[in-house]
Amino acid sequence: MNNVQEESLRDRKKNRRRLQILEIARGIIATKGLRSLKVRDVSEAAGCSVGSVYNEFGDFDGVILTVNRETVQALTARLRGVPADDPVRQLYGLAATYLDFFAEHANLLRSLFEHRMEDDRPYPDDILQMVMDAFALMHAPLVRLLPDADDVKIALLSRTLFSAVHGIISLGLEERMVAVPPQMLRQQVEQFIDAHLAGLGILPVGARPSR
Amino acid sequence: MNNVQEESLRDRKKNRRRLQILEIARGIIATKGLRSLKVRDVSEAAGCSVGSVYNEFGDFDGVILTVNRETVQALTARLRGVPADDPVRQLYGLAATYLDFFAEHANLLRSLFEHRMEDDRPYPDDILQMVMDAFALMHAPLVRLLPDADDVKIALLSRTLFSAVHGIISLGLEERMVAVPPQMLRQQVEQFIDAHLAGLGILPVGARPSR
DNA sequence: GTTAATATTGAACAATGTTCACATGAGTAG
DNA sequence: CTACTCATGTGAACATTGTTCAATATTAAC
Repeated sequence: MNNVQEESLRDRKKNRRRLQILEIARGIIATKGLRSLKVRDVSEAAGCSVGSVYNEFGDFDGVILTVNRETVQALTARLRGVPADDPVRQLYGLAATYLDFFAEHANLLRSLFEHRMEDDRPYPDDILQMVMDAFALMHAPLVRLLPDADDVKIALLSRTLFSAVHGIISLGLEERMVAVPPQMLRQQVEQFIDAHLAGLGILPVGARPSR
Repeated sequence: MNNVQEESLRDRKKNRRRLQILEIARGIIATKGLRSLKVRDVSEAAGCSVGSVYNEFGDFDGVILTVNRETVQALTARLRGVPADDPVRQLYGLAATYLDFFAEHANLLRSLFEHRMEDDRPYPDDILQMVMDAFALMHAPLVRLLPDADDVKIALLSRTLFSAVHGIISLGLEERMVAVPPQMLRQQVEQFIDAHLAGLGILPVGARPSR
């Protein structure tokens, strides 16, 4: 089984189309929301038939889920780019980066968190796992800040703290509700983390002795 | 204009049907999720035609929004039932009650927070206002705990804190994700509030001097 | 170039939201 | 009680949108 062969013409066309469909679907979700995503709109914009979309993604949920998968991947990449020099600053940075990413891609994030499968089909495990992994990115800095704590507890704390930040941001950016001004939201998130770290017995970054 | 007249037969039938439709829709959402709600299922279960549903609610979103409105009303009633004797206990109670209510009516809460309107029609203001009012229920106890703080800041803090609790609970109960065991979730929420109150300079309930 | 394998098409189908001309039945006047 | 009026209910027809699949076109293999 020699799979090292160069990409065939077919594969190249297939790949290009696949990327094109995803790009178009992502654009529609991002600008007009998940509920405005229609198969025919996508296929027409991609210059192919509806059947091709189904050949490539199985069903329409497949398109949405692939977009969602890429959203959480992009989010994770951004979060991984947060400097890990100082653990407290890293926690602030993770929250601020999540806020920025959410503000830039609100509808994509909503698609990730709000999309439900038809009937009782399960949501793909790999996406769920990636979301959990992203939310676990607070684990490392928390371990450094609470060296004596149980690792399992830190894992739970990481998820809880990130979930809390998610709640503040997702409702704060909910334009349906009386939206909090972005700058004020940023400040609210900061104050929130401030208070919570203080409650955990961690000094704020300004007051901590430098290494 | 004498509107004090007794209810006509017509009105009684209309009201009964309206309630019946809502009850059926709520049941479907609660048990099978918003995405499984279909006009024909509702009208057949209610023993009427699809047209009647439209006469009564304008469009199908009208049914969903009415169910959502009643959900937030029920939630608010439950939250208002939390004893206001001790402000710290009240905060714990609000969070615990929210957790219980969410666990009991997960799909109804998801319908409330995740439903999006078609096109760009706005979400009804009164529902948004009721949600905000519910989230403002932490305001009173926080005022008692932080008597020197600015009232506007407390209002923001109330929303932020409740949003954080909402995030922890809604993701914690997300059966799509690796669900946190309910009992552990309860504990997590408590510890979260503990830490946060401590960070705000408020002593936990056990350590506070009783009046 | 011929053939086999594969991908693409788009018309037809299925599921579901929405409308509306007509039928029904409750109120009302005589 | 009957006849008339009009709000209300009806459900077939329509509109939109997801899905399928037999026919067609394209690529790969020889």
